[in-house]
Amino acid sequence: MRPMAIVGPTATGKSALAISLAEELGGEVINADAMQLYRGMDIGTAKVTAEERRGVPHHLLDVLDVTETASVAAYQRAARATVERLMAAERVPILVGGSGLYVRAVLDELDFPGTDPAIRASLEGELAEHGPQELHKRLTKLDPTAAAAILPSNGRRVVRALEVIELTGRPFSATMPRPGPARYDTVQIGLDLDTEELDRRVDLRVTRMFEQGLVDEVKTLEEQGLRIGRTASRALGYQQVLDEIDADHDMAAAAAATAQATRRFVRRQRSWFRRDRRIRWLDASRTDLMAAALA
RNA sequence: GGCCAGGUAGCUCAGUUGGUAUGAGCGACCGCCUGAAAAGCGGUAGGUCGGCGGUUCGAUCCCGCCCCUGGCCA
Repeated sequence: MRPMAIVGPTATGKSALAISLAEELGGEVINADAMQLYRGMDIGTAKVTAEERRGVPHHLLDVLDVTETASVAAYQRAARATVERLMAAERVPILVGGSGLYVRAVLDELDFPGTDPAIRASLEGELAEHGPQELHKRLTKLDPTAAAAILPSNGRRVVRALEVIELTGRPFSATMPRPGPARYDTVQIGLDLDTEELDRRVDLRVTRMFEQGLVDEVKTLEEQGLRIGRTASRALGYQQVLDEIDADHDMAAAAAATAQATRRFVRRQRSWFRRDRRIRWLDASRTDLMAAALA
């Protein structure tokens, strides 16, 4: 039983391909998209509808409340458990999503040192007060290797390094999880498109999202605490609508900003996935996509 | 038509008391990425300083004319 993974930038048709493959292979879909974890974030994350799923079971969709903070480690535990359960049941796990780190966390032997809310909060307080350079200086004393690898301007990573050091009593560079060997014998398919074509699709998709009621979806979620959600409030589209609610209510501007941010996101996704040589890339526009994916 | 303000990087704007623009933020391009990852961070490219003349050794900066934008007045 070999699991499959469908990865690549957003708006290339990963979800649809995964469903077709699941039907063909007797598989089930496991979401690997950080934002589709959230309940109620449907339009803006282009979550597949019940009809589109055509009866194929989907896992790890709608498992978080908008106020909860997503975390790779928690996702890793849940996703691996699902993969293993499916394999035991002779069902092909099909991991689908554009969150590169999430995919990697499931498929490779990656281990994350723990976390501690109190330590984290205290470090973040310092970060807010003194800025990243100060914390980076401390990291240089505690763990020169890690300090050299982390830019002084990257407050987030400096905080995490210091957190791990405090938590484990060991240098971050020593405990830093390295991508190990593959955990499962996974077939990884990457879907991509010509940049111009993809940018057009992104624009179209964003336009549709706003037509389909993204603004109302955001307002509903806002009442459910979207704004205090550390990760959910940052999702593409949601963030931009929230900003416009605070500004001029110019939703055409929010749509334009969303499309632009999504285009940049696509570039980042590519640069993440590109370096994994195990991925077999397919042009998403080819008509024999299914056959090619199965080949 | 008159008066005022303004025309500097793709966008919004700093700046240069005349001596090759340390320009900034955003965007674009490229990349990094290990418990927020649709997040976070970095690098690079990009300007005949609205146009034409004049003054000057030298003008984006001074002078003249013209064009464009915004505002006020008629």
